[in-house]
Amino acid sequence: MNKYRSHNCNELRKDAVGKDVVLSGWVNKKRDHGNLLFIDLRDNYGITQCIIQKENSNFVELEKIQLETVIRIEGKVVNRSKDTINKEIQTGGIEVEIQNFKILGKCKELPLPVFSDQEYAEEIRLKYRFLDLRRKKIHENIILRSKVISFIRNEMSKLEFLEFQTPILTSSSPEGARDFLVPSRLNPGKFYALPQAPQQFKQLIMVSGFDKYFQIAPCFRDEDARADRSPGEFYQLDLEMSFVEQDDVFKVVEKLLVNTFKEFSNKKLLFNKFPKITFKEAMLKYGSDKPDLRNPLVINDITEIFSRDDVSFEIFKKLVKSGSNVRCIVTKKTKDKPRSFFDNIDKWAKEQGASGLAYFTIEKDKEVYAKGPVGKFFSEKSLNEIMKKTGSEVGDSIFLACGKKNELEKITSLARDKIANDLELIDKNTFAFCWIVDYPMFEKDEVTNKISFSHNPFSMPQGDIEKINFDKPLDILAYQYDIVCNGVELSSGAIRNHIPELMYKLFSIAGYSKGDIDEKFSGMINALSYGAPPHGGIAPGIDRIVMLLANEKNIREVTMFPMNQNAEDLMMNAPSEIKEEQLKELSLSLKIKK
RNA sequence: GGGGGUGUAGCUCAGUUGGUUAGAGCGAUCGCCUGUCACGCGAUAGGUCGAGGGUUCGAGUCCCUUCACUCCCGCCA
Repeated sequence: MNKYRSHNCNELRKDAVGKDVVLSGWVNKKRDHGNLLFIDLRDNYGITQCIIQKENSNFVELEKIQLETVIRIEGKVVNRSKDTINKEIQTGGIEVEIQNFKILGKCKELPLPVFSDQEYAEEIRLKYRFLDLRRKKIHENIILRSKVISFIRNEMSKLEFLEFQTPILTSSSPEGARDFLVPSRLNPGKFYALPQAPQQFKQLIMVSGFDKYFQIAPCFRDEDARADRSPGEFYQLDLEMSFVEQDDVFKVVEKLLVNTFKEFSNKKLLFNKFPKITFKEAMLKYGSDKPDLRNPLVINDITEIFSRDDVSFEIFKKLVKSGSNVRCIVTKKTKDKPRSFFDNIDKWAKEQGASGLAYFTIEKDKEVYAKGPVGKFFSEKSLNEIMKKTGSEVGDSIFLACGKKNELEKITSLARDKIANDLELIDKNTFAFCWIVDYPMFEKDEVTNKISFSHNPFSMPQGDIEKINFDKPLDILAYQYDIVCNGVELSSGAIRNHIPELMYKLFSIAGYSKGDIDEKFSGMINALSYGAPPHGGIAPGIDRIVMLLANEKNIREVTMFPMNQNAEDLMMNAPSEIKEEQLKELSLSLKIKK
C-alpha cells in the first residue's frame, strides 16, 4: 500500500464499513462540537467526512488545524445512522473515525476562501490561482476541458487524422494580428515570431503528403483581450485535409462537433445538420457574421417603402434619397406590450450611439393602420406592402432603423439581441450551430480605401480560375467559412490556394509584390511549386468550445492559468524585467515609450 | 488609443443630505458545546475607506488628478 492513501476521498461506501483505511487530502471544512469534531477531507475525487472524539490524543491538534492544510489520516470506516446520512456527497453513507493523523502540508491563513460559492475579485483569484483552482466549479471546468480534449483527440484518430507538432519559434508574418517576437541570440538583430496559428506548417504537412493532420495547437496573438478572448495565447483544434472540397471539411467537423456536444452537454442541438448561411445573407438578416440562431428575430430591408408617395416619414425619406437604407425587426404579437417596452428599446438604441429606433404596431379596425409615434406616416397600402415584405401580421410590431449600411448592420444586430432578450425569445437550453460561407476574398478599408484580405490570404477564390475578374476584386468570393454557435465564432477555415501564380496575383491586389511573398512566405510558396495537393481545413477554438459546454461567459473560467487583461500573469509575475547581461547577449537595448 | 463600471477589515459587501468613535456576514484568535454536514453560542483582534491634491468648521460621501481590476469600442488575416 502507498503510504499516503489506501483510498481516495470519493471511494468509500457502506461495503467498506469496518475497514482500516488511510486517506490524504485537504481540510475542506471543520465542524467543532467541543467533544466531537467533524472534518471534511477533500481531494480531486470528492469528500469524505472524518470524525474524532475528545478522548483521542490527536483531538486538540486537529481542532486547531487550519482549513486547506493537507493531512493524512488513519482510521476505521464506520456506518452512519440513518438520520445522519448525507445525500449530497457520494461517501455520505459512511464516515471515517480518525485514529491517527499527520500534517503533510501546512497552510497559512487563506487570502481567499476555498470552500465558498462566493464570487470574488479576479485579481486575487489570478494571483492565488492554485487556491482558486481547488474550488469546485472551476476545478470541474478544467477537468471538463481535459476530457473534451482527449475526446476530440480520440475522435480525430478514429477518423484517421494524424497528430503532429509544429514549431513554436517561427517567422513573423505581415498579415493578421501582431506577433509575439523572440530575439535570436545567434542571429543578432533578427527575431522569431510565435505562431498566430500553424497555418503555413499545416499546409506544408499537406504538401509533404500526410493527407490528414490535426493538432491541439497553441496560437499566439499580441492583441487586446475580451471576455471570450485570452490575451496572448489560446488553443485551436487545427486540422487540414488533402484532396477535399468544402463539403468534405464540413462533414468531418459537423460530425466531430455534434459528437462532442452530445457527449458533454445535455442541451439540445437545434440543428444536427448545420445550416449554411452566406456571409451576405448573414449581414442582412442578422447584421453580423456570427448570428445567434437561437434568436428567431430576423432583419428585413424595407428601403423601397420610403420612396412611396403614400409614406410621409420625411426624415427617413430624406436620408434614403441621400443613400441610406432602412432595415427593420418584426416582433410577433406585441401589440399589447406597454409603451415602456418600446420606449426602453428606443432609449437603449440611443445609448448605443444610434439615432434611436422608430417603431409602430400594426393594428386593424375597419382598415389596417399603424399605431405608435411614427404610425401616422404610413398608409394602409404601404403597411400591406411592409407586411408582405417582412412576413408580419396585424398585432405585430416593427422597429425601424435608418442609416448607412455599416451603421445599420451594427445597430440592427445589437437590437436583435436586445429585443430577443427583453422578450425572452432565446432558449438557453439549446446550441444552434451554423456555417457562414462565401466570404469575400477582399474588403476595402473605409478610411484608407486600401484593398486588403478580408480573412485568410491563403484561401482559394471561388469560380473558374481562368475566368476570375481581377478588375473587380471586391466581387471575388472565397472558399472561406466560419462555424458559429449561439453567436460565438468557433472557428474559421478555408479551402487553400495551392497555385503559386494565383497567389501572387491575389497578393498583388492587396499590395504585395512577388518579392514580398517570396520573402515573407518563402517556405510555403516554394513548396507549392513542387507538386501541392488541393487541400483545406479549419481550426475550431478549443477554449470557446469548452466555454459553451461549461456554460461560462468568460474564457478565464475554462483556462487553468490565464493572464489578466493587461496580459500579465499575476501568479508568475510575467512579463518581467530582465538582466542587462541578457539584453546584451541578445544584442538588444531598451528605449521605453512614454 | 478611447468609453463605461468597480475599488471601504484577510474575503464578500452596507455606509442616508457632507456631521459623534466607519458597520455586518464569512474567515482569524480565545472560550463554551457529542451528530454536524453553510453546525450552534459568546468574546477579542483586525481599517492609509486604492493613492495624491482640492472645496469645507468638518470628506468614505462633493470636485480634480492618478493607479489597479473589469466590461466594451478600436484591434483580433
